[in-house]
Amino acid sequence: MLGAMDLFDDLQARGLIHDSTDRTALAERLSAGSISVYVGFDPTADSLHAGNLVGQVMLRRFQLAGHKPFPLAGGATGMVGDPGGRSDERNLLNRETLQANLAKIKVQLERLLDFSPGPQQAELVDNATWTEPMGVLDFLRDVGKHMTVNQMLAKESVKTRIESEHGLSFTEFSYMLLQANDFRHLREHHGVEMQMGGSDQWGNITAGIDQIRRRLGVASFGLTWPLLTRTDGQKMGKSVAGALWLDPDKTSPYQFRQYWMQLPDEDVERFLLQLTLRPVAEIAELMTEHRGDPGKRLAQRALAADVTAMVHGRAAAIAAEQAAGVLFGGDPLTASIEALEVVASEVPTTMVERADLADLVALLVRTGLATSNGDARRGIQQRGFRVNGRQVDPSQTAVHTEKPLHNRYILLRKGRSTFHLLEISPT
RNA sequence: GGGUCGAUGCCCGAGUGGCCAAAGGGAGCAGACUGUAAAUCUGCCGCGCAAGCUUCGUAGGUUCAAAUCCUUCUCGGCCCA
Repeated sequence: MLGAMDLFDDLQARGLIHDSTDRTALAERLSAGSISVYVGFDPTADSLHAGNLVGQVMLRRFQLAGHKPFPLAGGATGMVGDPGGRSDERNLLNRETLQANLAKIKVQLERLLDFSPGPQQAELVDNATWTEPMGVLDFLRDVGKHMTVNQMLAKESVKTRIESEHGLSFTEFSYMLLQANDFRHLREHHGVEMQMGGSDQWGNITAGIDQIRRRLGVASFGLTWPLLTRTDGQKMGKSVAGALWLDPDKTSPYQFRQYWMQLPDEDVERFLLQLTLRPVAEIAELMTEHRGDPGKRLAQRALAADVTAMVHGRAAAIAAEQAAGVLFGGDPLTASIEALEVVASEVPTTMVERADLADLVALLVRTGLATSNGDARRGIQQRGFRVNGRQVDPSQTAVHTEKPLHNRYILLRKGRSTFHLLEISPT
């Protein structure tokens, strides 16, 4: 466990500090004793995604170092939409959707942190609780009065949007004020001295610091981490299928784990540092070992194991690993029934009748492995499919030449890493 | 409101009466090589087993034949008011 003294250095070593208010002052404050710190998460979707993970882990790091984390759910800010990081106006979510999103996200925010009673107990807050009751005039007089438009216009996120063809609505323009007010509220009523966020949040954070200084006459701290990027240009946490969600119903633990497993070598060290709680020295050792034999993917394995366990729990992480072991390991023909059952729970599975096995093309379309009959035929022609681990010969039209595994399962594979399991109904 | 230019497949973009299911690039998919990575090379990339069918903003029209010509409408850029 990390002592308070080392936290700042540790963050620095992990490359987690992009911007911060006066570093020496911050480092001193952190070592002086426990501090309360918050990170906000807006309910823009019905689940958090991999991009939100750094923030959650950051709070955890602070908690482990003896500080008190405040995950904040943006029940109010989610109503408005942050103009940062996008070129066009956001569509407003209706209240029902927002409430549903909020409920799900709150559950996810509770996963990584320790909420058991104690001085470092995490506290989940929702900015709707203090923003909703505030009247327009209160808002204008109390919050708006302490911020000049000049200052707001100077913020990067506002500037880019004003220059864009879509413009910027007053609603989104006001977002910064709401966030600034959040910080002030938390400072005033919960003693939260520090706010953190991705580097795109810097403007909003400093707006809060200003707000606090003007209204409460005290200083506070801000810290941003660099946005996680992938060297291959792909958006972090976006797979081909879409976002990498933390909700197991939207992205299964198996798929989740696969994302990290398949990361390019160039990214894996950075991700280990920024996303896992492994000590820096241990990661350095691991990387040396990894470079000795990169084919073993030791670093990816470690990353995938840690992050999956963090989000989905130890048991789910192990199941996902076992499933991958069957799929990418040896011959599926030798897999045990138990192992196959794990696979069935992790990989998309379709129930079929024995008679369906006569038409391979139809099955490929039905399982989604091919988009059309023609696509399926082309794939077969190009030897892109495997049944139970054996490449499908272009002349083959049926599956039933293969013996079902344990008389029950047929494993379809497209290319390198796309699988689908057929379960033959017992009737 | 007037004028003008434009709208092509997932994206960009060529095509200005037949040789066009439509060049080229990107993305994507597969194969080879590998390490569940990257790079590279190869193939595929509207639907259909095929005959063929449906596509080039929309709706009509001219023609043996239209993405290409004419008209309507919708949307977008630019210029003028």
